Amino acid sequence: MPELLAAERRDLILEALRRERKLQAATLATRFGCSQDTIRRDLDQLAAEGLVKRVHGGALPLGGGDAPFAERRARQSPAKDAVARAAAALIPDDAVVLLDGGTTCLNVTRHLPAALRTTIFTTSPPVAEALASHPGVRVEMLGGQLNPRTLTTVGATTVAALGALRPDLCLLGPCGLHPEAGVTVGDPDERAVKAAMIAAAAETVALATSDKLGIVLPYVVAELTQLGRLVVELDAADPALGPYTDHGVVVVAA
Amino acid sequence: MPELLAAERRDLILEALRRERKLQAATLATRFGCSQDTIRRDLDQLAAEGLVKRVHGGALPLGGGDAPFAERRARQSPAKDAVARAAAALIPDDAVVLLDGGTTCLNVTRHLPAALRTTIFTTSPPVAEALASHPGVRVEMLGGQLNPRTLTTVGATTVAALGALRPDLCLLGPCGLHPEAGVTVGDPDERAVKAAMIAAAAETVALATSDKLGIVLPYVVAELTQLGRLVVELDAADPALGPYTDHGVVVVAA
DNA sequence: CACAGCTTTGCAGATTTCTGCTGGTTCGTG
DNA sequence: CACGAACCAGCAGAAATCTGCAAAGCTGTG
Repeated sequence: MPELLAAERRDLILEALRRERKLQAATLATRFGCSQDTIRRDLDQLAAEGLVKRVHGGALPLGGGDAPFAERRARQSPAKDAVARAAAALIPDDAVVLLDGGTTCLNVTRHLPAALRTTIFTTSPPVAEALASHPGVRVEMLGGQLNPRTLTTVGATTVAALGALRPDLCLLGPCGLHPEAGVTVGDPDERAVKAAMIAAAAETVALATSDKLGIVLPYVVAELTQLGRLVVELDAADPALGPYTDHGVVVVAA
Repeated sequence: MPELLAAERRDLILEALRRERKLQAATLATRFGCSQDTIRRDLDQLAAEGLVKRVHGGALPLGGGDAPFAERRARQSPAKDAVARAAAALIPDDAVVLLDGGTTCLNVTRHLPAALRTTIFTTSPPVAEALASHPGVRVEMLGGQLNPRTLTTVGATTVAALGALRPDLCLLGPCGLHPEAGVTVGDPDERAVKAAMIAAAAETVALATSDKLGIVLPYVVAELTQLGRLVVELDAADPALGPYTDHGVVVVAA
């Protein structure tokens, strides 16, 4: 076991926190083979830097348990709402559509025209639930293991089910978009599912607020050229969109 | 076993409050596997921080906002709640469990002990969503067409997925129970799925309030003899249960 | 090389926090 | 009014934390 530098250990602590969403001082001490005092001092320092939330017994991620908070905030964000509304208008009648998870896609369900008749496949239980009240939409839930963080199904089952589909359209939700790196996400399971969605669909439309542009996350889903359209709340002539139109992506201004 | 950090528990309480619009101290105690005093102190502290409104017996959200969905779910009868609580206690550690849809099964998710480690398959998006916040439960969503009335997946996809499973236990939700007619439901698609669930599971436990007893619906799911246990809110000696125990069903009084 | 200055780490003892329990009191309901 | 449930106060044990201190390692200087 190589000696751990202090800074290195703190990096590992942050990484573990991202992965496990909860850290106990005692657990970390045995894991790193040092005393609890050392861990405690690390956590204090990380808390002072504003990177973790220090609590009695260990540390928690900053956001704590406010996933619903984020959801509510999303509902109030005019940008996300505009993107969702514009994306909902892209769904044609009598189509078969893949709808991703995430707050933006959930908002899409609220903006669907009442007269719309279509079939929507989704990996997201909240999206499926929201669609159930729409009389003209046939909802198909894609099974698989539930990722508790994103509330979407992932894994081999989900990917296999997507392999048997050829939907007309895929509305892709939360992911980073970058001119060079392309479409990226922060979770390997999510990556596999989103890649399968894009591969299956005749056309893929990415839904993104402008803060997703220029973002690179660890797992690459697809090249930009695989995106047909991009819905953002910016004006279509916005210079920030140039690199994307250069790759052939059609920008839909929300 | 990831022991629950105090601050983490308070985060979860806040999250649960946002989702359920009402919290009972006793319920939370069983859910988190701690004493009611601990919960009470948590609620007191959260109230002192101005995050919840403390009331006799539990806590309420501050503004008293109303979500029709949550309201309907919160309007649960004591009988259904008792049945759900008793059913939750039947789930052993390290089991693979099928959990049906419906309000009673949804309530089961709220009564799962915090320390439970298990895998739960479900056809119900609301159930899957509710289980996502449980740290020890691996959630598997069974895909298929969504029945908008029951909010469960049905159809060939669902039945096929069930054919590849051999779960230890199946908790069966809403259906009519009759000594002669057996287990019945009102929808042919539901019938096929529930029959597949019973056929797959090593044991099936029916969850029912007493108003479901003696009810016959058009589609027959199974004979009474295929039920291992029946959870009802009646006393086990209640004469209304005689016809069921005669068929070998073990009655669990809630 | 010696040595002071600094950081990091571990340890010991005092202190605080958390938690469950007990016994008595209050609240809500029939 | 009676009863059970919920609440409160206080206590004790366990765990986590805080405080001070000393040992060990690294760094730069004379």
